[in-house]
Amino acid sequence: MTQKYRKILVTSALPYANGSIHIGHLVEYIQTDIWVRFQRLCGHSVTYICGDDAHGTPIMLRARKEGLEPDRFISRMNQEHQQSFARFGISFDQYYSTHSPENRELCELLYSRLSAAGCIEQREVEQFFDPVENIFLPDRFIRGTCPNCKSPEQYGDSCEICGKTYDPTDLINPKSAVSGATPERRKSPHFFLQLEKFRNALQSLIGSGFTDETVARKLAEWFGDRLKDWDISRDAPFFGFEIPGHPGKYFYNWLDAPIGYLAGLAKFLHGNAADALEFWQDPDVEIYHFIGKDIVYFHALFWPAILIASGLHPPRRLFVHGHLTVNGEKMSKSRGTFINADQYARFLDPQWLRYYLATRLTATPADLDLSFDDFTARVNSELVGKLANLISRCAPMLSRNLDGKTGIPLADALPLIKEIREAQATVTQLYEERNYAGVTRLICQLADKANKYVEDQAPWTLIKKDTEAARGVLTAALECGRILTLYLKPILPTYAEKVEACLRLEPMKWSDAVNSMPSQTINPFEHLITRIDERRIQAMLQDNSDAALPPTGAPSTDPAAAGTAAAPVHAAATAAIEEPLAPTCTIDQFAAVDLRVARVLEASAVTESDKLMRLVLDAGPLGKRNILAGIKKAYTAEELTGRLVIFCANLAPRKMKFGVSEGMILASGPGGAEVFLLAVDSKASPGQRVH
RNA sequence: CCGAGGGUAGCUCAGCGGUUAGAGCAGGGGACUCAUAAUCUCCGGGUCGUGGGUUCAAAUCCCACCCCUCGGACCA
Repeated sequence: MTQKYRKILVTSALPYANGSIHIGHLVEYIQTDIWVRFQRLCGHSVTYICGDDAHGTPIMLRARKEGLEPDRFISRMNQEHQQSFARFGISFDQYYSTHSPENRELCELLYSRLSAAGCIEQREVEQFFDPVENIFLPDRFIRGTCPNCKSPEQYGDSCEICGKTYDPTDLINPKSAVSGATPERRKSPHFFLQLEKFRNALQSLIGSGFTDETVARKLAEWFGDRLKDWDISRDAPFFGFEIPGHPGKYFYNWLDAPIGYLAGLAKFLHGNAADALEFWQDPDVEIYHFIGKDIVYFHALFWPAILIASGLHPPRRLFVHGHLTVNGEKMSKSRGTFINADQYARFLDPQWLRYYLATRLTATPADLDLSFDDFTARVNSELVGKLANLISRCAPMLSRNLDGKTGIPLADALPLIKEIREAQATVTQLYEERNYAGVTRLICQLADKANKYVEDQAPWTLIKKDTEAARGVLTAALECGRILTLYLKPILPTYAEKVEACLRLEPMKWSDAVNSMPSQTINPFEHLITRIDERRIQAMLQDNSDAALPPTGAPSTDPAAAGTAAAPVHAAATAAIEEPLAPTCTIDQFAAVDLRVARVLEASAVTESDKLMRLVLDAGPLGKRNILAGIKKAYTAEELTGRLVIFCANLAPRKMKFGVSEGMILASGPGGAEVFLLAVDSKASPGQRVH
């Protein structure tokens, strides 16, 4: 288990400060965070840097629309982003911004090195210019008629109708999407990075495991032709950094964005450009960028070229992930599957998403699907049913009957415990390779075995004959649960904390897998994690409000706080959940349900159950009916006896643990103590049908 | 049009040259009652996209075709 101490620098891509964080973004941050937490748990030094990509025309325009100065706008957005990330437990060491003095210094420094290296070329470019707004227009801000199929209102780069691509200057009757004015053509000098000069360096970089093979194959396509020069400048007015010595010229934000990784590092080091570069150049530091497959081009070509030209080394590896789809399709606002991070957190536990995404994440850049049915099934059956259940079935038994004292695992459990411990090598490798799907699969298999062990030993029976043997079984089971929780800790830090609290453990480290749990008195058991109620998902999907979240603590750049700041904001939403309207039914379908009035003749609580009441109903001509109803927490036997109720009389009888139930009483409410029986006016008589 | 990835049980996927193709979930039967109705057990369920080929042996390798996803082809 002795492994070399590693120094690792990790980044996630900088989200654009133009909008909120959505669950598509979260794939990357959760993927990165799991890896980062895993490495930290192993005792390695990890620096996790991120921040907002805060420059560019879209941001300038968006700020203008909101009547704010760009600085104000992006600082507000930065706060919002940090809060969203904190809710999902993303443990950045530094969350910063490309609009920062450190980044300006670094951009100017690297640009001067690029210039000195002779790989910047200046030449004239003709572009559309909006004479009303006084800005040069990016292609996507120009609309016009397609020169090919004549469809109106097409973007400046390609036609959505016929698929033809063209230059914005080819558009018939072009208009500015910003002001509606007819744009003029204007020429202005631009600066280009001559990428072709780095062909050999880039090819050898990519040929040496910079990305995984599928990405490398894709990249190989780019080398087929001459690598095109990259326009790194933009004309004023532009929200960004002015290029020194060239008034009215700004760095394109895709130049300063990756440099923003270095700026975040500088900020983290409480230093300047030189400190960041020194850290970056430390040959012992492993540098990894987690990115989406959409920005491979920038990170595999431009960014390494910038670094190499500046006399810096490229990062060690790029970890590329796919995009998120929801229920098999691209996220879409019209389909209601475009889900913001805060919207999710208002209704659902962030841990569920962390777990579910983990079960679907591998090292490949394949897209992954969030299917809500699968999401519910896996969280409920795996996370709650297997993993949490292993502890929740043992800890309370130990507390109730054996003074909560753990002992020594029973000898027959040792092979199982050994097997779980030995799995750590595989778990480690799977995490390292970012195969979290493999991690969760393996953990579930082990949890199955541990549950089977408990089942086979039946400590609830054993405890009557041999308390110490029962203690040994429960200790063994808890030990299994404890190690499995450790294995899950990078994915579920909050859950792991709860287990640690329950078992009275110090925060576990990766090396604690092999150390036995101390013999001691555990704390009273507390609920570890809630199962998913599908109604919450429905409620979330129907929530279109952009309502602000109640404050859950100040956004924090303190990594220790980041993990705990994710308060369970969804809890308050429970009471307000609305059930979605069921699909329209026909009159015949409605008539198929035979509802009858009945009088409760007898009522008695089922002692072995915490929910069920046994009722005998007088349904008039239909005779007596035995019904088991889940209303024990809401009504007493006395309240029920003699009252009239409505029940479904033609429901198929259902065999339940405590007998057959011959119908269902009608009531409203979410359940538990909040069940409200339908009342009937007193003149109604048992057996009457409800129409 | 080019490229990449995928098509294996109802669903999500593992297996990627070698015993009768697996898991979880869902469905059905049984057991148990410690647990957040959870757990354990048994059962049903697959011409491994289609057609060829290589091989003693193919879900696994090769070729062709079909279908899905993503990317590129213009800008970056």
